[in-house]
Amino acid sequence: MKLSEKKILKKKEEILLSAITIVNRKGYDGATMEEIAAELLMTKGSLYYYFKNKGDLMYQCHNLVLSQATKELEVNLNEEGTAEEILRKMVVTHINYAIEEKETFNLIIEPRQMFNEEQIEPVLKLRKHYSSLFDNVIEKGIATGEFHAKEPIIVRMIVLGAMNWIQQWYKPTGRMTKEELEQYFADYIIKLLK
Amino acid sequence: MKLSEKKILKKKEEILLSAITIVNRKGYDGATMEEIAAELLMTKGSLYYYFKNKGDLMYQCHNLVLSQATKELEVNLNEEGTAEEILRKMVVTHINYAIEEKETFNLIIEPRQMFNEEQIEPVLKLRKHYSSLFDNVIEKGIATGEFHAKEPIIVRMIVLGAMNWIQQWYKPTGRMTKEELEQYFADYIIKLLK
Amino acid sequence: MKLSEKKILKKKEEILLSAITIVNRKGYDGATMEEIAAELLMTKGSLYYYFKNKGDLMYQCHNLVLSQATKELEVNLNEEGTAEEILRKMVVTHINYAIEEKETFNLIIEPRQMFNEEQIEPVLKLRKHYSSLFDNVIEKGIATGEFHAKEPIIVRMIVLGAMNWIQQWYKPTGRMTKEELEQYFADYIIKLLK
Amino acid sequence: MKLSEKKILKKKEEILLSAITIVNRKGYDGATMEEIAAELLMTKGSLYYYFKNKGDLMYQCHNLVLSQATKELEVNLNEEGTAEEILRKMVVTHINYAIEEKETFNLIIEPRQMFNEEQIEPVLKLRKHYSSLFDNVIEKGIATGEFHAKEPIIVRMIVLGAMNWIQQWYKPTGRMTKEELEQYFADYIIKLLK
DNA sequence: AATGAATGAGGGTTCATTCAT
DNA sequence: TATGAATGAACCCTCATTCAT
Repeated sequence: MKLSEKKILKKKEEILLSAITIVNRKGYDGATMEEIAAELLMTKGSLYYYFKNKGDLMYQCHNLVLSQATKELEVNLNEEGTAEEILRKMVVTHINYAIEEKETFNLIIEPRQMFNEEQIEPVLKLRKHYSSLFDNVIEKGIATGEFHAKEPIIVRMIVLGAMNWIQQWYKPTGRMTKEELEQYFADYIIKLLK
Repeated sequence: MKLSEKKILKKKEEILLSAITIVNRKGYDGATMEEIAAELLMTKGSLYYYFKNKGDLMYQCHNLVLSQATKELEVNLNEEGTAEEILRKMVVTHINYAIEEKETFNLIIEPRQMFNEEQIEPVLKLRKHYSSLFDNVIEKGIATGEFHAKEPIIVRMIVLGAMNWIQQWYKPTGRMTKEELEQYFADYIIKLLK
Repeated sequence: MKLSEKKILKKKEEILLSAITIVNRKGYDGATMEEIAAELLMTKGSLYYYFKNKGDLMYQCHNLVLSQATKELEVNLNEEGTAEEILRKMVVTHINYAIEEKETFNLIIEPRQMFNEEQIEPVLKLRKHYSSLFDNVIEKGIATGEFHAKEPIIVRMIVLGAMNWIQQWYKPTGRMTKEELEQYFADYIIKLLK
Repeated sequence: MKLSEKKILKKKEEILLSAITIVNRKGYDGATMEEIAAELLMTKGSLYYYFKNKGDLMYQCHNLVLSQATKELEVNLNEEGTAEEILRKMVVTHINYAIEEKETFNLIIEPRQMFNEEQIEPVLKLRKHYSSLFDNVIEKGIATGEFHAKEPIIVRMIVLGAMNWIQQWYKPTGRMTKEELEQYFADYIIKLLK
């Protein structure tokens, strides 16, 4: 890769990070190209040098966040430990993303509404892969006898839904710390699987 | 109430139902006044005879759906039966709304992003009330010894989150029928509370 | 004239008075048919039974106020007294209208901008007639030797302009009472003519 | 100041001049953004690159004209000569604006009706300053003994009103030339002050 | 690689006007 | 006579997008 290409990639990421910030605050529709550019002391015209259009930028925001979360989850999965220990780590990872990256990590957003035809497939694939990591650990637990589940898929959906929902009501100033919350969630999730 | 007022109320509801359809399909931002009006063979100007502005209309869509769901839940709560029986009914009610009224029932939508200052308070109040109905049944079960929960609030959040999440992946053509799904969900939720 | 016609005329005047109030407060463009009707506990549709359209209503507002002022001025003119005494009375009359009926009496409003082709002629005629009443008294004074003026028309314009301007800065709570103001104005106007 | 800033300022002024033309012809309410843009062979969207909204543009039209007139008046004031000579020049300046810039120079327009809260204060300040320049010359004349006035403020108001009124009836094709008119007006105004 | 400037489509909103009842 | 309801044209404004420089 040439130096100039590297530079472009770096700039792209800068823009993405800025865009993610704005989108987390204002939502996909509420975020404007102008505002995203302003955050970086650029003009909106320049964004089009790096991204084809707004849809593309939004898509890559979602992708970046989701990919990062996926990577962390994969790290969790490959660490030593019982299925329960791994699952607990994954819960912490997911909840952190759900809280810190609100909108861009928001898996509830209807992709067919937000993204165009080319983008839908990769998004769905990524989401499916992300979900499957939870399936992995559940299956592993079942295999080792740690977990029991009549319908593991349903359990995974309950787990994901419950965790995504946190962003709706979590407040840093609330009664519980994030850590306590994660603890409780993990406990209940394990309970579902025992 | 005068006849004319009844008529206007009826028309308002007609519009709301139409708007709810559109919003469920396209989201709050994606829905246009023009499209909503067209669905009713009206012109968008006419909508302003019944609603102050788009924000007002969107707000009332959300309110209507949420109020209806609340009413059904309250009926469930007042019926005879054990806490478990009641909770199972409530789960069915909620899941039905989550699936059928996707966007307008979407409790995840950030109200501070979508609604204006006057609207936020009633929305939050309504949502809080809705959630509290689940608290009621959980507490009732704990009182009768049917349920056990160290942190009932957390359980309620897990329950709500899990159910709201369904709209994300449920497909009528899927492997399970809606009824089976409801059954499984209820089972797992009860398990959390035993 | 039939009774029903009389009734219509009476209602028309009611509407006009209401409209005049609104227009004085909000200006011709700022006044809406809805607001005018609301003041009378009517609906805007009803206004069209009495007036062809908004332009017509606005036109008649202006006409009514101007005609009333004209009548009062004519009364002044026909009273006994020296030209100076008459002119002083007319100044009082005019200033009262300028202050109390702000917008509708506003002779500065460009008629070609506000009124349509049919309306312009009568408006201009009325305004011209109104102005001529001041010419009358000035000429009368010149004839009796009370007044002197090289260009009586110019004087009349100065007089009218000065008086119309009052509405711009007059405040009921100001340093001078309306009566003092009228006194001073009259003094200076007489001075112009001596 | 950077070159780009200069350029933008120049364009802004171009737009303002165009807008002033339209407003003088159609009034503030009658002027549309579309028409203003069309005059410059632009699209209305482009206007929003230079002005926040229509209110802002209208406000700046008024401001520009009033500021220019103020500057000219100040030049008049600082020239050599007796108070009478200065006042005569000022009368000429004012009458020219009143005739040439009709609507935008129209000091009669009720600011509270036309402008928003932020704009009102500067407008009133500017108008007050403009008026005060006439006070200055009157006071100067009184100080030197050239003029006499029991209530100089009233005189100033008569003067301003009389001059603003001109735009109402002046026609280039009339009996008198603009110059004769200015001459007569000045004569009468001086007479008021002697 | 970035920008300034312009565009144009589209959306929300207002409001005078109409018309059946 | 009066109204309720609907219309549609006109307007302001936003914003993603383009393109010459």
